[in-house]
Amino acid sequence: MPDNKPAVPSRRSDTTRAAILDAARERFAADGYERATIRAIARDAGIDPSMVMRYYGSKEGLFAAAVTVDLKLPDLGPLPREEVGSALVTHFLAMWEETEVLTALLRVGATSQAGAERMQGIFQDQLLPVARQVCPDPEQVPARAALTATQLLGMALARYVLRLPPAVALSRQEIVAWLAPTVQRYLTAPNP
Amino acid sequence: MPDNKPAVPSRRSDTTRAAILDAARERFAADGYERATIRAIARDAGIDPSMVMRYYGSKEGLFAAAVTVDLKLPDLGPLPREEVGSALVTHFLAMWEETEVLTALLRVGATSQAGAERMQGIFQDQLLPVARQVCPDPEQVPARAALTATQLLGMALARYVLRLPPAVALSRQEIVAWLAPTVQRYLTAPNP
DNA sequence: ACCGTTGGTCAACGGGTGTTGGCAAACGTG
DNA sequence: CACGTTTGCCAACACCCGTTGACCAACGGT
Repeated sequence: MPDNKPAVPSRRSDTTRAAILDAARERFAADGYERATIRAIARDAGIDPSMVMRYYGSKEGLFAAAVTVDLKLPDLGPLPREEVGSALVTHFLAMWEETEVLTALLRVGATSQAGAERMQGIFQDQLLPVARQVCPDPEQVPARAALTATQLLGMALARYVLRLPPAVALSRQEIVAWLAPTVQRYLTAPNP
Repeated sequence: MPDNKPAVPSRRSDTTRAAILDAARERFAADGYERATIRAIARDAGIDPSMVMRYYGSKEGLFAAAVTVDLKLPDLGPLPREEVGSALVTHFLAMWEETEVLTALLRVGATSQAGAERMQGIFQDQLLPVARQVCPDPEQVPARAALTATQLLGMALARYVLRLPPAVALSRQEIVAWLAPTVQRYLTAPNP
């Protein structure tokens, strides 16, 4: 046995594994869960479909391994209250444009129950804590975080998935300028 | 030939055709395009899968026939300017909850290119004209309508497709109270 | 009462899918 | 060098899909 520690075995096949994950992310983002076939992913990665099964067990296992999301949400604590909206929107836009994982997740979340549950988990584990930092009333944190999610996900849906032309045409600055006050209000404004 | 006019032939099979369309809408809304199989739809409708082919030609033809969307958007002309936001949000919520077609369309729009184009068409043909009625600057109508779409679709996504628990828990009145000012601002407020 | 038209079923085809097991080669230690 | 392990390919399985064509039964106008 080369290393007694099971952590990070550093196998010789790591490059292949990574190629599979890359191809899987791309296909899941472009085609959604059903249309992204293991055969196509293997072809993109330049290996045999059976390798995918050996390394990731099943198509579901591959999806779980390929689509892991860390939103890297910033710490809103030290920020002035009136800047949390624009900070969040700016960060979200950057994340959506620098990785295709989020598009893949949204596509799959819209079609399969398992995908929807995955998004619920991300919402709960990553967005809720941030909302807790800036929400005045702890009781209202879930509702306000959910409202924030509707606006952020709605923009992602229109711009990166449906590709509504006017939503694509907007510049990042315009989007921040329009959405930041909305998010700001959902998180910090008193009840309407 | 019973009637010389080809319009509304009123065939004997109309009840079967309607049953197929009903089952198709339900399956497309619940499962998305790929997982909604013709066989399952036919089983729901209580007939043979081949009938679906005879009446609608193909799976795509069935989808086109089953998912036709008329948002029935109200005429915003006579309305006071400050009420257009709440009128739109209220109307959208009612539409989403009274028919499953919109959920089906959103699910399919998120997965297939054809579905996305269908939604683009609905946006352009149905939402844009309404926005034109209330937007101050004609130049900005597409952008403002798109912003409105992001918020409305985002709520539909979170509430009816992803089913984020806090989004489901919100009452209709709460949703209107929170979203109406957002939509109002996107459509009528001066540039930020 | 005939007979073309329509509504409906049945069985099958061709193709693509996820998944499996066997086998050959390359590798990395003893 | 020898040998267990890893990496990879190949061929196949079982299943489900959309789609097709042959066939039967009920209708309805003349």
